Amino acid sequence: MKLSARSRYGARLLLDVARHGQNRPVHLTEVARREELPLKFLEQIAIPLRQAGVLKSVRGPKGGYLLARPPTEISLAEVVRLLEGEELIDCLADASLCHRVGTCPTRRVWQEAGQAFYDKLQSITLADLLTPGQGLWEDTGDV
Amino acid sequence: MKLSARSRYGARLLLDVARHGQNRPVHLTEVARREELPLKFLEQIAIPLRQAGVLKSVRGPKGGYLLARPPTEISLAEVVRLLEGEELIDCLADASLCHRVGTCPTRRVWQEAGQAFYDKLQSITLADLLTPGQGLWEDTGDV
DNA sequence: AGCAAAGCCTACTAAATTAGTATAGATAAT
DNA sequence: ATTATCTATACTAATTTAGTAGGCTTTGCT
Ligand code: FES
Ligand code: FES
Repeated sequence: MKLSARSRYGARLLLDVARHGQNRPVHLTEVARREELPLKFLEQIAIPLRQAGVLKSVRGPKGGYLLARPPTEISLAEVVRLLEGEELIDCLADASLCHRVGTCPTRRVWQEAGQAFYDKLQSITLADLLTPGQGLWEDTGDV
Repeated sequence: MKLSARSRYGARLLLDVARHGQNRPVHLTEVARREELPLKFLEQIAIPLRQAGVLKSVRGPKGGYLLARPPTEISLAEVVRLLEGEELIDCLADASLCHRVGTCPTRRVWQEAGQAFYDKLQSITLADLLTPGQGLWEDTGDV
């Protein structure tokens, strides 16, 4: 139960592209340098994000990546869903993992906890992270 | 980002003990048989649960495990925290994983999403799982 | 007393997942 | 043409998770 590096790096990648890609494509070499992340790994992470229409790519020299949508339209939930495997709980994907699956009362608990996790991420967009200190999601109070 | 088998099995273990341990200790051999889980794995899972005061053990023949507290006092959050590693997000535990950690805006997002996950589990107790259909936690509506 | 049934504990092994690398190819600006 | 960039697949290494093994401890029973 650990958030993978893919998701963590993916969020930072998008944020970096959002910050520097206003007027020109941002190439991954830049991102790798600024964020101190391995280029080849970033390349892998960028692909599903592009395929899903979160990033948009420009090939060739002076190419790079841009956000495919405004940052207000990109939720962290979408990002994490693309980069983690879809399902957080094994037995929800593969019923054979639990005997008498129809009656297992824990099933629903896991389902709901995972939902709560994604609901939280759904409420946070890239835009919220670009303007720290005035974000909409700072109102929860807890640390 | 997968809930581990330890947590899934641990919840089923506790539930089984809650169901069958009203008047006598439940031994793990029974649980392993009823739940179709590996005995030796259950033994490992039971230990931290006992050390944390969730289970209580009786040694010797006719021994086994009992709940150390009423099921209304055992939240799933406590169980999962004991069985998963404590921290869901690596960079919250080890700041060196992210450069300029003080300014990384994603940090807080992960923190809050993890919090939402555990908050949900905190609101569900073993007792809720023992009486399916009349549980307090069914009111969220979503599937 | 002594046996057997349980839990207790540590160490080990195997499987699966994650993290990261390598290599080859496609596209387009210069 | 050359070169910078993305694209795609395949591979390897590291780490984590899942599960096993073996021996020790406690205690009820005869
Ligand atoms: S269905 Fe998931 S543990 Fe039973
Ligand atoms: S502090 Fe976690 S990704 Fe930057």
